[in-house]
Amino acid sequence: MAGEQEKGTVRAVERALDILLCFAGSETELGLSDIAKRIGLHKSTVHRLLASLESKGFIRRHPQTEKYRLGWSVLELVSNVYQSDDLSSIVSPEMTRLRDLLGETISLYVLSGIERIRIQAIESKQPVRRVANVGRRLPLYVGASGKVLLAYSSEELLEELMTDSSWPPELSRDEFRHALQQVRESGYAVSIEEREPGAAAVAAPIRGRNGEAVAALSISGPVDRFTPEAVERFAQEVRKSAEMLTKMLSH
Amino acid sequence: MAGEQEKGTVRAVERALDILLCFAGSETELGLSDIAKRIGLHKSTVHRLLASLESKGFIRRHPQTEKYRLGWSVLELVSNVYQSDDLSSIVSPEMTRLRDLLGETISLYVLSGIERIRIQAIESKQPVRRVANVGRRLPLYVGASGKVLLAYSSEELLEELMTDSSWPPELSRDEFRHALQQVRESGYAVSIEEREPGAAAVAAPIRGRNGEAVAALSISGPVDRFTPEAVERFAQEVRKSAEMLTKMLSH
DNA sequence: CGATGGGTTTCATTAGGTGAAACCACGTTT
DNA sequence: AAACGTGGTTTCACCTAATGAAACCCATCG
Repeated sequence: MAGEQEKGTVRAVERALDILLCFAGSETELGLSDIAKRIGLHKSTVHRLLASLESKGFIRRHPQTEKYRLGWSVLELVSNVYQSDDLSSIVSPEMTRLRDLLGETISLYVLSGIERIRIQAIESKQPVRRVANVGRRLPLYVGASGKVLLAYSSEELLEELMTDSSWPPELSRDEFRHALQQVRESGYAVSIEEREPGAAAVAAPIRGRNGEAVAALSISGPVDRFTPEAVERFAQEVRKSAEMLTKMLSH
Repeated sequence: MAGEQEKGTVRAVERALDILLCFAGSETELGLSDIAKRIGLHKSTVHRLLASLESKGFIRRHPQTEKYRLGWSVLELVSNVYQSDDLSSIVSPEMTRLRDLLGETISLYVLSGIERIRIQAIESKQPVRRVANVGRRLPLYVGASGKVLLAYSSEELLEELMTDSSWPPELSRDEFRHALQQVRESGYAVSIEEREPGAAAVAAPIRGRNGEAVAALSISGPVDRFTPEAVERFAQEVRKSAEMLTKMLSH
C-alpha cells in the first residue's frame, strides 16, 4: 500500500523511496511483480520507478536471477551518515569501553517517528552473544530502550503511539504508563525476554538540553547472563555512562 | 547540474536521488540553496524534493543548524546491502586472513559506471595505516585497482573512459593501454604514490565465469612499507587469494 | 496447446511537478 | 531607520511528465 502523500512533497519520489524501503528488512532480492504487489502500484509504474533507482545506482539487477537488489549508491552514503551524526561519534568510544567492562553487546537507539532505530552497536566478544544489526527498526512499546525513549519524551508521542493501530491490544495503557513512571524514578529500564525469548536488556537515557531523550544507551545479551546481580551492576554502569554522555552533549 | 534523463525513468525521482548523492562525499550538512545550486534546479523544486526525502526518513534537519543531513533510513538499508551481496560475504573472511598475514589494509573494489567503489575494507592494525572508507568512489584511470578492473573488462568500457571528459589530458592513452597489457601478463597491478602521495597499493582481479573482473582485491599502506621485496610478497599473496576466490565464485 | 507469471513497451489522459514570483525572517550594511 | 542580501516557505498558472491500462514478449508448466 503506497503511503499517504504529505503536503508539499512529490508523490513520485515518495513512491520510489517506498520501493527502496522494501529492501529495509530481510528481503535481499525482489522481482518487479513482488514490489508492485507490496506497494500497490501498477507494474508499469513500478518498472519506471525501478529504472530510475537503477539509473542512479540505488538498485541493481542480479546477473543470474535478474531480480532487483540494493545498489552501491547506498554504500556511498553510509559513511556519511555516521560522519554527520554528532551523537554516535561522541558516544562510540564510551560504548566500546562499556562493552569491554561488562562483556555484553552495547547498542544505541534513537527515535524515528513512533519507532526506534538502532544506530550504533558494539557487539560482545563472547561466543554466545547478542547480535545487533545497525539500522534495525523496532517498536517503542516493547523492550528496555523503547521504554526509556518514551519515558523521556513528550506526552504527544506517547498518545500518538497508544492510538496507533500497531499498539498491541493486550497491552494495558495504564500499566504501560505506570512502567514509564518507574523508569523515570529509577533512571533506567529492564527488559527480560520481553521483546524476544532468551534475550534481556538494560537501558538508560542520554538526554538533551531540554531534558528529553536524545538516545537510549542499552546493554543486551542472553537472558541467563542477566542475573539480578548482573542487572543491578549493568544498570549502575549504563546509567552512569548515560549521565556522563548527557553532560558531554550539553557543551 | 541535474543529469540527463534516461528513457523509461521518472525525472522527479532522478532529481531527488541526485539530491541524496550530494551527501555521498564529505559534505555532511547542506542548506536548501547549496543543494539547489549544486544540481541546478529552482529552489522551490528542491524544497519539495527535500520534503519528500524527509517524509521517508532519508533526509533530516539538524535541530540547531536547521540544515539538511542524511536520515536514518539510509542506515536501515545498509545491512541489507551486504546481505544481498554474495561477493562480499564470500570474500570477507579471506580479506581478514590477508590483513592478518600481511599486516596491511585490504580493500575490495567493484566497477560502477566508469568508476570504482570500495565496497569492503579490512583495515591494518598498525598505528600508521591506510584508512579505507567503504562506499568511496574513485577513478579507474589511476591506482592499482582501477587498472586491474580495466585490464579485465570490456574494450567498450576502456573506450568510454578514455573519451570521457574526466580523462586527464596529460595521461597518454597508448601508455595506459600498454600498462593494462602488463597487468594482464603479470596478473596484478602496482601503484606507488600514483593516486595519493605517501600511499601505495597492489591489486589483483577476482574474475567471473566469463573471465572478466568481478572485483579487484587490493592491499594498500604507507609507501615506505612497500619495498620491492614487500611488493613482491604482497603480489604473490593477493594474486593467490584472488585466484582462489575466482574459483570459489564459479561454483 | 493454453494458462500463468514475470517483465517490457506503447498510448491516451490528466493532474501532478515545475519555475517564477511573492513572501517571511534574520542579519548586515549604509 | 531603511535597504539589502541570504536562506527558506508558500502560492499559482501552466503544460508536460507521470500514470494506469492494455498489449506484447518470453519462459515455464500442466
